[in-house]
Amino acid sequence: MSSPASKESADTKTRILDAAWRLLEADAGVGKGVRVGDIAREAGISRQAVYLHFPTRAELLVAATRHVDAVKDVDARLAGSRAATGAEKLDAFIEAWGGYIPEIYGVARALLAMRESDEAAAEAWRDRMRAVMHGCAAAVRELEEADLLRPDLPSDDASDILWTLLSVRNWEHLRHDCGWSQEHYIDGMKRLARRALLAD
Amino acid sequence: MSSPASKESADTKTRILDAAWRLLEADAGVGKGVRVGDIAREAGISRQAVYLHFPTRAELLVAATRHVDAVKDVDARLAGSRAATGAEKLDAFIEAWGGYIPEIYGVARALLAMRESDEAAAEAWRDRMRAVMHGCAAAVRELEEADLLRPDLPSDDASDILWTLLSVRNWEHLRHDCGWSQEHYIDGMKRLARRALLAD
DNA sequence: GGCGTACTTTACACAGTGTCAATTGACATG
DNA sequence: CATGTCAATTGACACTGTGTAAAGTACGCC
Repeated sequence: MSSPASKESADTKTRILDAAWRLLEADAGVGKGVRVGDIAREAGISRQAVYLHFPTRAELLVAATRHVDAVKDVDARLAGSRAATGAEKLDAFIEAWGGYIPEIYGVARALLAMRESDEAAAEAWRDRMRAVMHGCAAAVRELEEADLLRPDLPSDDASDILWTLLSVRNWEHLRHDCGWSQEHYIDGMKRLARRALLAD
Repeated sequence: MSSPASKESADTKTRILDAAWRLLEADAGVGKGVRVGDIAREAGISRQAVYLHFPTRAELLVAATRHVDAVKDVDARLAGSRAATGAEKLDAFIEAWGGYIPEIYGVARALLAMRESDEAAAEAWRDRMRAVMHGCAAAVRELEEADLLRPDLPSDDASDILWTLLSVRNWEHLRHDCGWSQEHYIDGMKRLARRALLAD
């Protein structure tokens, strides 16, 4: 905002985040690991300069995640499913979130890996997932109010199940290990969720 | 086999694997990471001695996984579900595998993490998962032959879905992030799988 | 001119993995 | 008893990657 020209070189901080994003995205398949030095080189600055902007690698990755979320605007996209009602809301939510996963997969993967060892990364991930959880809970509440939810399924369990089904890990597994296409994933997940949650 | 007394100290190799197992199990919640030196100390030998038996940390962990599998005898337990037929087979399989996950979780978690960077670990995991995949496919085939499978669900998709539902990551998510008990997990998973796969 | 800010270069501490070489102790076999 | 061998030990070291620290450079601005 306060920066003067921003003709070609954006804020250095932003350049670093974009560089990290690019590398993480490219690395998504190859688990070779993105180093701080790699990010610096990609951003066209020295490794040390990175540390002028981010205290640790973990915090850089967390910031990169937030950056991607901001640019891609998850919230707006998830909010898009708000309008729908009843079973359509479930479909809309799955479409919104399921369509979003591939766009953040690179960064998400890095955060997921980092989470094992770094508490800040773990918290950032939990925070990010909380948003999805709320979306799931909202969709389930909608079903419940429309009396569409299976009567023998407590709504807490229903939210948990939906949340689980829609995990990034499940997307990864179906897309990569089972060889499903993105369309197949969305379609299969919609059917699966309906079967899992809706009364007959 | 050829060792003489084996009075109190087993084969050093085995002692190392047991030590790794113990530490991995203990670490399962705390993602602090188990180092080669830790394993050596736990086994009561020097760090270098570990390298006399295993070329790298990754191969040690892979061997530890196989060791646990051998001791706990997964195959026998999964085979236990072979006897059942129809929908009971599905339940039996979920009970067998779902009950097995907590016993191997520590080691599995380490392998899962290692997989990101080490190809040997990745392959070991794929190999391990292939067994589960076959179990899923067998259960689905059983359902298909008993005409219990949903008619609109291709059996390949059915196997993939069951395989996905029963992933270690989903167990982890439901147990840890959603706070489900092991019983709740088994029970919920059985219902979920039936809803997902069986015709009405 | 003088000042501050952003960045650079170089150097280094630290942790963890993996390698190497010299040494010890036990034990078997001539 | 001497010898060889095997398992393990000790200590040193190379390498990689993270993070810290310090001194120097370039640029805009008052």
